[in-house]
Amino acid sequence: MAVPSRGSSTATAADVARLAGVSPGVVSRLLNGDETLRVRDETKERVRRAAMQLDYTPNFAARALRKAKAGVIGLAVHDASNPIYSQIIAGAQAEATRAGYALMLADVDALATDHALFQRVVASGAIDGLLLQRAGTPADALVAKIAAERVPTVLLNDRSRGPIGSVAVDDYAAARLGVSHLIDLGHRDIGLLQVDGPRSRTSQRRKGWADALAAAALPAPAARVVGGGHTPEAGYRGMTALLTSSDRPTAVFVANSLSAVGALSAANDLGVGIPADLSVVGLHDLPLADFLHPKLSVVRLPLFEMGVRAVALMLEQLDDKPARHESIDDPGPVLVVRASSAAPGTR
Amino acid sequence: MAVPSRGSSTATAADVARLAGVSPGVVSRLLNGDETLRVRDETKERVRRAAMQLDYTPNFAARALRKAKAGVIGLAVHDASNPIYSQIIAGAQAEATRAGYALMLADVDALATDHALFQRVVASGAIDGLLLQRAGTPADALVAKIAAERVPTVLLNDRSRGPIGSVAVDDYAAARLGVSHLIDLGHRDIGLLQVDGPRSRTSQRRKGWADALAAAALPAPAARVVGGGHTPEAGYRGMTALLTSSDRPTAVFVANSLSAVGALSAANDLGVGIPADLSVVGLHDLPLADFLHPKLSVVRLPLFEMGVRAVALMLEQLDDKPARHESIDDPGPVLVVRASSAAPGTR
DNA sequence: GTGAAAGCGCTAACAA
DNA sequence: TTGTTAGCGCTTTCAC
Repeated sequence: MAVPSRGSSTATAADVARLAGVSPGVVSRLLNGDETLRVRDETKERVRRAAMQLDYTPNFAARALRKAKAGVIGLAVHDASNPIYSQIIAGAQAEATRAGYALMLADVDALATDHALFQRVVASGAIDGLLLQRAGTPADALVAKIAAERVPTVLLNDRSRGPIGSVAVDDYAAARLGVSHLIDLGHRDIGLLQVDGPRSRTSQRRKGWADALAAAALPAPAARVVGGGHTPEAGYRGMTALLTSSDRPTAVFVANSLSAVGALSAANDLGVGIPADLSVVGLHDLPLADFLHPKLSVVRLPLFEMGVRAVALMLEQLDDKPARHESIDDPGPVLVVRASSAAPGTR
Repeated sequence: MAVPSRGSSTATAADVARLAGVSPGVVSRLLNGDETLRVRDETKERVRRAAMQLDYTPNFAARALRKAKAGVIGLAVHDASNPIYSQIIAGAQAEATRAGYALMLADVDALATDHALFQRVVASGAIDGLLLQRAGTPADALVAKIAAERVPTVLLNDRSRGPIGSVAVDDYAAARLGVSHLIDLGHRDIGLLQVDGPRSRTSQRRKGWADALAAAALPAPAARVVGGGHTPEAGYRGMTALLTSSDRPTAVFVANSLSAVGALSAANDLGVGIPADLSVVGLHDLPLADFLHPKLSVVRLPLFEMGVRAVALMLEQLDDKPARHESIDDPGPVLVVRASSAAPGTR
């Protein structure tokens, strides 16, 4: 059982040149589509055929060295298994591929902890730019800062307006849409289960909640806001706290997809009927939302598109354009009504 | 608002050499820990300090060119957002980082479709080896074949025994464990919701199911096996089919995590009480399993570890050792009993 | 103990 | 219209 004969001595540009009877320079310029190159069609054809015949592929390292560009974009996340991140990653992947770039995966925490790793990945020229999904830890604030000193950097899902580029979705509009839906259903007492900590995303979402309420001349008491984190566990705890208090709201907007799953679970465990006793709307759609019990109503935000736009922003910066901040609102937030939201008291 | 001064003219080995008053060769050998190098401690120290002072990091491309090795392992998956794959990816990521390699992400379908992309990623020397998570499509059989001709390749979660290296978990033992658990609970009529198609994983799981039944002198009728795919949708359909047939089993082993979620959902929608009317055990643990309704009992397999071992196998091959097939059974399958499995008829 | 030089494969500038 | 050359930054062999 022979191992496939690898090392079939990859052909170089010089080989192609030799076979075609031209010089390496011509091969390079031709295959890279140099417009200023004037060659006979006949020669052109000869070179193309030679390249084809030898199955020529330019050597990655040589080209990267020469052009001082790797053609690789780094993508650093905390938790690649978070389904929300996954959608962003998929978008980034698609756009990077389209633009001829490859995507290199890195773990933010490892990057922050391991200096040698950081150097190898960020400072060695292995990547031309870095896409960074921060989670709000001190570690990634540091990584962002240091990385931006070395390579173009774009912050994912982040509305900070510093010198580092960023791309965000419209959290405010999303929260407002979700809460308005609940109001339209007839709810008057609507809680907010929010991610804790002083993040701009959090405050946007809270503002959306409050403004939707205000627009309907409803109060938005601070007591109706509880911490729900960004994990199912935290959502479970937050919802439990909310539901075991003496008076409970008739509906809750959960400002995070994973914690919405936990929230649902808590309500189930406490015997609180959804949507009969409590309506729940989550932020961000989940692949599994349609298979939860009950099926979770959500506000969907263009996460894939955000990955795409992040890479687009990166390409701009790689083209020496200045860093920008982009808020994606073309595909705006869309309400996906499933079974977890209904008029108060519906069977 | 000044843009961080990038292009701080990264230092080269020559710069370090100049500052330390030695030649570039010494810098290289010293920093790479060449044992055969004999230098005065004093010189050694001088070079180290110079490197530190200039914040020297070896240029990635130059090194890759010279050594004909990129220090990068490619990872091709169909769907990075599948939580099962995510765990494997996390393991691969961790081990690759540990070994000083970076991970490059690719989409199998894009690789199969776009020849130029394939060349750029696999044939250009951008990656030293490829980890491939196949899904059983014709596309990825092709990718595996062509890729293996160019770079060391390891198949993830695959028990094929051809010339290409592979790593697998013990699907047989897992299925057997899950079904035995159900038997221990008192079930006598246990269905199998399996991934369709002629995959070795599928047949292993089916065999585990059948053998567990046989060991308890129970029949394993083919009519009790239904297709459940590997998506929540497919699981939903499969479970619906199973439950709407005239006589239904009292328990089901679902041989895929995502389809188990759909299966649960179908049972809920049909008003079939779990575990009262039906016990369900899934294969592979999910981050969300503990928050489903009811909480899903599963057999957990060492997925993270599989990612780790896949990279380890790759490292062997990169070290010119022959390709191997590894079945991970050190952390064996473990039963995680939650709320979806109980004795038949329990409240 | 350390320096010098060659060369990995490519591209860009300059010759011819 | 095409060839030649220089050099990207590194490692490695050989010379001193």
